[in-house]
Amino acid sequence: MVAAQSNEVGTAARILDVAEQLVQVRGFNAFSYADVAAELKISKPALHYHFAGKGELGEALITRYAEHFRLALVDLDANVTTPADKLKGYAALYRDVLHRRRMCLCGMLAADYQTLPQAMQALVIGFFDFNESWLASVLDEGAADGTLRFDGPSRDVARMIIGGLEGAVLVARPYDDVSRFDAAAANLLGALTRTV
Amino acid sequence: MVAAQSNEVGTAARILDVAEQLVQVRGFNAFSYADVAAELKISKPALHYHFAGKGELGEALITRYAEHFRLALVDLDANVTTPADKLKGYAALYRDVLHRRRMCLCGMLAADYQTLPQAMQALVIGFFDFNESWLASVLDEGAADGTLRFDGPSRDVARMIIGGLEGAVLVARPYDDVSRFDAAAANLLGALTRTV
DNA sequence: GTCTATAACGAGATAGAC
DNA sequence: GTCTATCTCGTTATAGAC
Repeated sequence: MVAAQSNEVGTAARILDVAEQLVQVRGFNAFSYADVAAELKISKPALHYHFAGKGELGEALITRYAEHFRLALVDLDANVTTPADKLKGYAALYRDVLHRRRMCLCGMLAADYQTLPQAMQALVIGFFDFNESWLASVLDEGAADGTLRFDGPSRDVARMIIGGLEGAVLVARPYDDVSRFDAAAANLLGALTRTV
Repeated sequence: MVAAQSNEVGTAARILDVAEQLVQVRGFNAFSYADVAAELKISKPALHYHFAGKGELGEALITRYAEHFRLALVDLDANVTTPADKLKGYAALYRDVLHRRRMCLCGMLAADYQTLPQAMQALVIGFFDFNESWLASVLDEGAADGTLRFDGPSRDVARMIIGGLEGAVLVARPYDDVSRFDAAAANLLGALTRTV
């Protein structure tokens, strides 16, 4: 795991980069060690040295992705003021994924869910749980200061937002049309900020 | 294609039933002819007799699924009065899919999209286009009679609804929790009917 | 840490008999 | 329409050399 030189991107990280892209584009059951090895011009056993099996590689993918996502939310908390703008920033994370012609890693793995090893399933659930609690906090903040308006528990609205954005990416990607996502996301969040 | 007896469910239809369930649960790249053959206790070449290859089987799956969905919408148009109730009936179609622990066939295939043969891709797009135009009609009707309220083109709201429901199924399924879908769907449609 | 070689298995598909 | 037998290829994974 320790890089030979401090300024070098390790092999493990490069494997994760390639595998992540493949899973987000093709799904967990439609990529192989051979695909990753060919892309990096290394051999398949070299992959097994870094990640014992496809399941372990998948676990590492989710863990890293969730951490990157968490850092993006920390960044939003630190640099964005209003709850409404935090929601817009959150939606922009999904937009960026779609713009790179990918699905959210965990959205893709949610589709593949029934075929995943248990350890991966638990990590996917953990990703959604974390997103839900972050969104619920933002919604509570907006409800408290009156800048956001919604009925029912913030937790349910958070779940609608996650599903709505994951689905917007899911459906927009076949059309290769980011504006399709933008229209759906604007309508989704617009209902929360609409002046009544 | 003609059944030996008129009251018999043909082999082709039984193949489609099993394959449909497998795709909706596992995804297009995580089921095989062997899985279908084992379930029906027939041989793999018997499958190839009815559907030349996996791509052709996939095309038949989408065509039949889209037709069933279309008939369900015709039924809604015939038996449900208000636009708001038509939207509720539409959401119930997704709920039923989730209740059977499946994804929408075309939602799953949207995730698998980049790995599908071209003919299947076109059929998936066609499914979403048809849903969008049906929803837009319902929304226009509701806007005209004042029972539904939304900003912007009905087409964009229709896209939000499709993505929102597909995503609600996508995320709720790992939790095996239909109430998660219900909460998301109620929030999604509630914004359109909320009195302001 | 990376390689060549290979094992063990499952996939999609075909040939040809019945 | 369905079968047995078989082919070819891709997949995950391991053994053992360097």
